[in-house]
Amino acid sequence: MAKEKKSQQNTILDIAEALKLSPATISRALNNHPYVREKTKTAVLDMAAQLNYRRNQMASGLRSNKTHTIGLIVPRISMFFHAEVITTIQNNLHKHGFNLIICQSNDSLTMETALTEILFSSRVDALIAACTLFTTDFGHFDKLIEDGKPVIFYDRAPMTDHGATIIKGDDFNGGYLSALHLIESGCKRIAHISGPLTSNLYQNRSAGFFKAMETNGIEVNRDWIFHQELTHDNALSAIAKLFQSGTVPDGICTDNDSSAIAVLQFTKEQGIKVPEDLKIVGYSNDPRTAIITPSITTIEQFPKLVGDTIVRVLIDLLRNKEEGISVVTPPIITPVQLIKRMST
Amino acid sequence: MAKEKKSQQNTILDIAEALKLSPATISRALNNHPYVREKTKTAVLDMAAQLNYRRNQMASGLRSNKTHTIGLIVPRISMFFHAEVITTIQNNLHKHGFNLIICQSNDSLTMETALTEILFSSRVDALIAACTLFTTDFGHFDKLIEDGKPVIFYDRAPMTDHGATIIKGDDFNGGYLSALHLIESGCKRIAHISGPLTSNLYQNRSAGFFKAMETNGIEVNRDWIFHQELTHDNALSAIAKLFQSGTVPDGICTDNDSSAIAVLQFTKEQGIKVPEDLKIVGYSNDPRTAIITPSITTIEQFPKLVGDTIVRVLIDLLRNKEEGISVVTPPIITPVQLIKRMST
DNA sequence: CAATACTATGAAAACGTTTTCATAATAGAT
DNA sequence: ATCTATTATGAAAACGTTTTCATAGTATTG
Repeated sequence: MAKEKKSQQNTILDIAEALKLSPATISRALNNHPYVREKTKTAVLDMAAQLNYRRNQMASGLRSNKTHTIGLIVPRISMFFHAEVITTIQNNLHKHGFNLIICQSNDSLTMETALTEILFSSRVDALIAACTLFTTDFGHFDKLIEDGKPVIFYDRAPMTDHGATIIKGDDFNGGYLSALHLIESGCKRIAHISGPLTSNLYQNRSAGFFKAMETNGIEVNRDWIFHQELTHDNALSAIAKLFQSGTVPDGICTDNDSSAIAVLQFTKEQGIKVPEDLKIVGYSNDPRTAIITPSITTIEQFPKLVGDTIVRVLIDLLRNKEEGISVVTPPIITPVQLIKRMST
Repeated sequence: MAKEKKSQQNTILDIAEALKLSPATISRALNNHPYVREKTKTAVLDMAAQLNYRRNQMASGLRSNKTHTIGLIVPRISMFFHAEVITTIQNNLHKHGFNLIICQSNDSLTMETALTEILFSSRVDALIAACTLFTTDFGHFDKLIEDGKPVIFYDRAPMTDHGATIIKGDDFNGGYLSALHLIESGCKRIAHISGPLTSNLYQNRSAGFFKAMETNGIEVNRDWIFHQELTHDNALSAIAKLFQSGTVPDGICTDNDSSAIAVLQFTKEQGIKVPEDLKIVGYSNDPRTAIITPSITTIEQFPKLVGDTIVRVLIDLLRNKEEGISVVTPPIITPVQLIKRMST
């Protein structure tokens, strides 16, 4: 009479039984442990394949305290830059045998804190995060770090790593390049629609902007510098304000593409000619900037490169951790590039 | 001499010890088991909070065979429709205490199969999938279904549920509405750029298109019906072909917005006036259709509604499963709506 | 008041791995 | 040949829960 199997899934014990070996040896063989004969190893691997064995992640994780799962928190997956980064991260991690739990904070600090908590209690092996624009206190990530889990911040990162690795774009250069481009295109009266200064993203872009202005002896009109959440509506009200005074700008840097698009729409409604009367530069190379008329000059951030870098660093960190080495990786700055289009 | 604690994390045993109760009772209290006194329950909950207890998902999952994790497979998270659906799903699931593992198939059947396998072996409690356009055999999902895990297909779904629940947009109506709109706008020579007929998405949209044409006595020119992957380049070559023959169309339905945008770009290059010479309808209400000039008439698919529906159904399925009821939910069709813009 | 049903709890097994410890087998050194 | 070091394996404990089974206490019924 055949044995009644309750579960469909074959376990390590089934392999052990089939090969007349102990479960310990099977486990070792599957994990490529050095102290197991090549012959046994292949036998185990073959049998595992034959029995269609799949490791039970939960049992494995419970014992070894590893989940093979990485947590990711982004403000919004629908943002083009993040969507590209996520895709790259996922594809790469997949190759290394890791799962990815993707979470969205919707740019809410409360949500971000809650998600961090959830991911922590889900025992992710590491956390990758692009923070909220309003995250100035990074205390909610400490738990992970204290627990020895690698934490990588990208795009929106704290000023100082407190045990985390930082990978961010060259925002200073981005701000510099876009202002410089306007200056070189002959603009004299340049405005800047930037994001909240709570984020060093915009601190750096602003610094780059100022640097370009200063170096080229262009005066900065303080009323033309906006620091506000970079929404479509905010950009509209900013541009409206800019154009209701006597002297109007002839060039405008925006720190995201949605704002650039809003500005462009305003000019269409008001009959302002772009690029003749006003030149516009965006930020991020959102696909919309390429298809709008006129197409918008913007800053490319190379999301694929960012994603690749993140995974490379992460795998290194995990490997180092495995071997007891705990090196704090210095911040990595990824390049940016100006994409010239019809708006300038 | 104080006891040395190895792990930072408090477990159920710590609560048990603190309250002089057994771990069993703690577990029951935490899971809101009926056979535990209200007094004990609150005492446990209080102590849990005080000790900052977090359930170990892996231990819990190992024993109960539940992960509180849902798998999601989409072709591409960067597609606007999917990004919106995902966001909604995630926010809703989060409220119900579920994690979400988001995976991208990149519209590759091989990838989709691999991901399904991974999610299965990660023991997700359920799977939500928007399939590849080329998924005609849904066998790789059978494992999950046989294992009793709820499977929900949305957007791109098989014709017949084999134990899975289907939630999809009203594609027939979408195709019908867009063709009807062109007809009512006076178009006589209408082309259709549709997707591969391996997906019933496009079968249905085409059927709707034909219905509208037939009902209104407009003849269909078979050379003007394209079934191909809906990429930018494919759309360009299709429109080029349409405009190199003697009689040219005066209206064109496209089954996604990228194609509509490609068509619009072609018309700009060729000096064809939209909407005067050619009217264009897209599909999905991608944000780009609203900002391009002229803005493109398209079909709204209500991604938020789709996401809400998915989660509602999923929670129902899981609850039913809990109670041993196994009802197969009939397919759900979500509405679509024509958004009129400047291209028609 | 006895018999029964229900409520509330504890002891211990179970989930499927990994890992520690012990030990057998083999190889290398004397 | 004997001793030591290395390689290869097994037995059993451990991870932190949930769940089954047993049982004590309490309420309900006849």
